Amino acid sequence: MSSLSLYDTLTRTTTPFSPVIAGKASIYVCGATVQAAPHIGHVRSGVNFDILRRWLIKSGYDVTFIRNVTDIDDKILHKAIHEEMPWWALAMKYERAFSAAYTALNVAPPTYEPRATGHITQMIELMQLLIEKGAAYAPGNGDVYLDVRKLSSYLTLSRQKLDDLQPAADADEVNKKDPRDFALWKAAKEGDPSWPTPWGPGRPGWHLECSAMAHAYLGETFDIHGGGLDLVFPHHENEIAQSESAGYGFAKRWMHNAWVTQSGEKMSKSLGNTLQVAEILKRVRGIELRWYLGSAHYRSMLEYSEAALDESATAFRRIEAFLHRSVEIIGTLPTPFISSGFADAMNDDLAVPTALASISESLRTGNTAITDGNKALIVQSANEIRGALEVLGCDPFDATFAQSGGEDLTGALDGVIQLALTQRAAARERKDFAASDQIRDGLSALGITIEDTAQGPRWSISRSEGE
RNA sequence: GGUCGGGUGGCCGAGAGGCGAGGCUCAGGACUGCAAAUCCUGCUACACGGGUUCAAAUCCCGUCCCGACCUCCA
Repeated sequence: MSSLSLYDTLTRTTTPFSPVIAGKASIYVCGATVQAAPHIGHVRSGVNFDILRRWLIKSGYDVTFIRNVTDIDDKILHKAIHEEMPWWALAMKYERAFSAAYTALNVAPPTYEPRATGHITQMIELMQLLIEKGAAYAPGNGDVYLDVRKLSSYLTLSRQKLDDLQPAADADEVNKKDPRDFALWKAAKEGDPSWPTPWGPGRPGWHLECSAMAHAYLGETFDIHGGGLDLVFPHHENEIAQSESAGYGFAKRWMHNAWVTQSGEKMSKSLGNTLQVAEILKRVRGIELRWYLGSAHYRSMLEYSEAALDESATAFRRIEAFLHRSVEIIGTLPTPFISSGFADAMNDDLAVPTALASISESLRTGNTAITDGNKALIVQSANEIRGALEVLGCDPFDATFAQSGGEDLTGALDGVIQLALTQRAAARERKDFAASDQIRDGLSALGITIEDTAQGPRWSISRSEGE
């Protein structure tokens, strides 16, 4: 079997994955700033890195996966005033909305999910270290800044030159040594929450938390740091600046997922073109949305449209239908198996679209095997497909997606439908097709689809638009 | 101004010097009493202009267009 290679934003190349500690993989992914309900761009990131995590686990790695929650920042404070609730209540409200979205999409909970406000101590320790090393300074106004000119590796991730950067419009020329120095810590303002520090009360700057928490949970050096493409600058550059100035090895590899776009433009709150997960889930099921978001390569823009989403859901339902049919024929759930075609694709920087082609092959083989009554081949195809879907987080037999509480009802319903089907079979037997079609149409009107297969008629509950 | 991605068939979406990715839609066929499902066949594309090469969607030069980042962003 091939071995895993992954793209690295820092070197812009795809290289073999070799972890810091053999057999283990440590990952830190920047999670959400919980200041609004999640849109599908947010969860795309969640899905992409969940697929990475699942593939690493399937490949035998012991994975530690950290995804943080930024629960204190300017936007949260502003939003809290607007929504007339305490900032911490607002943060919790949206943190729960994100958790619900992740759950609906079968994004596994991180090994640890640290909140920024829970790690103020680690942030203060990191700032002290940075000041001791001469990398940061506290000008006395309560702020703490990082001295970016001291660090030669600054901006290597985004490949920019310090002097080419446009200085921030609101740069503090009085206290900062250089307008491009960024705040590790912000002095308390009237009415804002604050925590005591040796430099006065204040609250963390955005970047500090990730350096502090990555260090707290993963140590000085870890394997992969991930996040959305828009975090490359400034967030990840600043994380590198903080962590390397502290003497940490920090992330060995950087991975960034691309956008979900609409009309070619990035989905973002400021553009007002966001599609909330909760809204999309009224149109398709969570497993279908996940299939859609996961089906494009993680480094490619995904141009959202309802048509594309529907198309994707249609394709997924075909695969799902085959698995259900195979279970009806074989009598047991498929045993997940990873085909070499699927593995080769995934090992090539998670080439999911190519991996999907291998699923299509198995699907065709499997459907043909059903027609031919070749049980061994049905089993093999179903096993391969389930193995692939499991890695993609779209296994219809996964407990997350299983229909709950329907067992008894389905059994009863099956009895009733079988009665009707017996009548229909009798009508067909005597060539009374008007009567048999009446039964089929009647069931169809109730949302029950009848298909006459080689193994006899089968029924399923049909899904209609907007269900 | 600086940095970085893109432009592929009706649509979505891979690939990155030679071997028609795949899916969806549509059309035709097989199967079926008819459907549905399934399978088969068809629709053969790489923004434009040059160049390199035996061979270019892929490499080089130029042009056009779209998008992202440059201190809120997944």
